[in-house]
Amino acid sequence: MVSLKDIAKKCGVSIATVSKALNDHHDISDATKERLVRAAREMGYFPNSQARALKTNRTYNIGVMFSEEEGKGLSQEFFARIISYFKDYCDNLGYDLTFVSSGFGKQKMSLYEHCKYRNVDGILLTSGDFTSPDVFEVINGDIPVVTIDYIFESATTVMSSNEMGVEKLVDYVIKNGHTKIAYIQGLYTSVTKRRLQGFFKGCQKHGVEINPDWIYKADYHNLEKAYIVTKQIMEKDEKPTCIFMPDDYSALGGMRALTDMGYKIPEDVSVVGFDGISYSQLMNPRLTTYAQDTKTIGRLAAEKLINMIEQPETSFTEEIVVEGELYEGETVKDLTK
Amino acid sequence: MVSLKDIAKKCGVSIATVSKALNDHHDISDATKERLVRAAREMGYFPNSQARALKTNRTYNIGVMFSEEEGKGLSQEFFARIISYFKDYCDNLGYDLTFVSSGFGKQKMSLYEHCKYRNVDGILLTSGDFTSPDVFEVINGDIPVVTIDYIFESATTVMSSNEMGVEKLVDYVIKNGHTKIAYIQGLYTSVTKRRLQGFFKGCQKHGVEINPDWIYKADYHNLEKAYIVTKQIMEKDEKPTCIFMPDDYSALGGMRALTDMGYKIPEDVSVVGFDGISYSQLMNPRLTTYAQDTKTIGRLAAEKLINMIEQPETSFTEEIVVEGELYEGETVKDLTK
DNA sequence: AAAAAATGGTTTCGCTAAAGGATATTGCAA
DNA sequence: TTGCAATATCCTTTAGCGAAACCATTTTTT
Repeated sequence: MVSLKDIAKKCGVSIATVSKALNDHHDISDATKERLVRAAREMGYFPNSQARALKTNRTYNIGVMFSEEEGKGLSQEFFARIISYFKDYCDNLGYDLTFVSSGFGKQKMSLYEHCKYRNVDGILLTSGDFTSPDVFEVINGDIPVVTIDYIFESATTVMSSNEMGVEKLVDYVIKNGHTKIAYIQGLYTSVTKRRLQGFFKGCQKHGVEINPDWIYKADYHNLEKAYIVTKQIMEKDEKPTCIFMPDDYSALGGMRALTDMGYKIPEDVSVVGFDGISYSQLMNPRLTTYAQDTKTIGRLAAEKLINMIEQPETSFTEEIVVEGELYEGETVKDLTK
Repeated sequence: MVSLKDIAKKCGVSIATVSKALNDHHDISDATKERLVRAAREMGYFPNSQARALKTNRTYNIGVMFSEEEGKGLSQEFFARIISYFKDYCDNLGYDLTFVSSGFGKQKMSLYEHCKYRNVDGILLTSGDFTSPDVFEVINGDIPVVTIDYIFESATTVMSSNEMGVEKLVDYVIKNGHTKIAYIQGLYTSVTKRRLQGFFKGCQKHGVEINPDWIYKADYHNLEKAYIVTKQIMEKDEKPTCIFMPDDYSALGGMRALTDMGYKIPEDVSVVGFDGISYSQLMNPRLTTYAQDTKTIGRLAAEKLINMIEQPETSFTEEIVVEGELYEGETVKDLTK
């Protein structure tokens, strides 16, 4: 591997001069700069990121955490997309992405220890168990953190307009004549809370009564759970005409339950999801859902995190809300006709 | 950040001694070792991976490349799963995963330059354009490489038993009485070729005639393309009773085309996919397909790559074939009844 | 002659490999 | 048993890895 030293020797200048030339310092003549830059290129020089990091204490590396549970995390389209867009932005600015996790290596480092070991400049927390002590340690550490879809006092969060999203879905559903609406929520988090608020707000706005018996708890991205809960709902005496699912993936479970019970969608029961994963628009019938803008979420998360890294003094923790879009599918029946 | 120096000072020994104690060298007394290890823990010491890498020329970092095209790469369940399992294995051995890509940073490094810059110990090539010069450069470089689902002379490949997989599907379909079978293949690669061989072999085995007009070219993971090609197939005079899709995702496009044309699946036309993504078993009807064993593929890729890194002398390039499993869904009609 | 511009020398980041040195332990012939 | 070399044990010193910051020096410009 060719180093600054080699270039210096070949060109008869000092190492310091080469370093300056390649890093575009001002106190170097244009002539030498050009000569050295050319030599570097010809010799196939590439900086050694480790050496640079050691000296500057900046790795240009961002740690990304996502859930390691099977079927969650990366293989969940929503997060995969966000990370993908996040990466695009980082790529351009020369930041690399490294997966960080709990229990890393033979020493079984904690998440934070792992980050410290790799000296990441910043951390993105996507899916995963945000209530774990490991995450807590990271949040309280001194590395800039951005979270997706989970609110902490001391970290910046990027999330969809959950409240408004659900409200829009409620608007749509009520406009289609539904008044008996069941709501299945994901595990209780700040996000779930907001969505539920959106649900209440939407219903109240239109004077639709909310039946507390029809607010159910399930889980995110959990087919089986949605299946079971949906069955429970439809086994009661008074049945809703429309069911809100925690997310699109769960919706599949819920819909399967309905079909298994002999209900036709949307003729007998209407269904709405949340997320806008690609399959929701490919299935038959197409799912009515609120599509989260993963591209913007990913981009803003990267923008914000890099800003926190590069201009710590001008940045502050905040909640960034990204608007999504209502996808009008075929799973909500128009009862007004 | 506490360093070896700090520990050395506090404990009144040399830096080298601390290093040895923490790295379990033999020429250190048990007493001092224990004392130093404890001190390190108490002081919250963590090694600086950059400094270590600089000295040892080993980063314990593996570069992962996947396609950056929208909708491909990470957000494709098949690859996301493989990477996820690959990561699990690496985690345990203390290897980190860093995404590498072409056009990285302000200098727009090539893929190989990017890897060199980060000094990755090894590279995993998953999806992506394997025919690009950038990949070629990596393949010809001096960093160990493992590819998924693409064969190079000079790299180890881990892939499904494509030939046998398709053959099994053919067996199944023919057993169900089909003889007029159309086959849509993905873009031409060594993998496509093997699958096609499996198709031929399967048909010949059962004495089923292959109609060359029914071998179509499309693309992997491309709904629109599958949609169009499926329509073309069904617009001909002589129509097949069963269609092989390039992959499960494409199958969705193909099936949508069939439904749009008024065909019922499987009553009018049978369909089989390839991959075994989760949706394939959630959709209605469930897709008959060949499920690739992503867990084993990911694990073997990691095992092999790390072996190439740690024991370069005992490792050689090879093709590792992983068996999958036929999922009997509901998209193939039994014509024998 | 003073100021500005260009270049160089040296140290440092944190770590480890290799060689070197001090002390204790053993081997073994006298 | 004694004496002294051989050996083992444990630790220190030295020497970088590659890049960049800092300060010093030389050269050029005004």
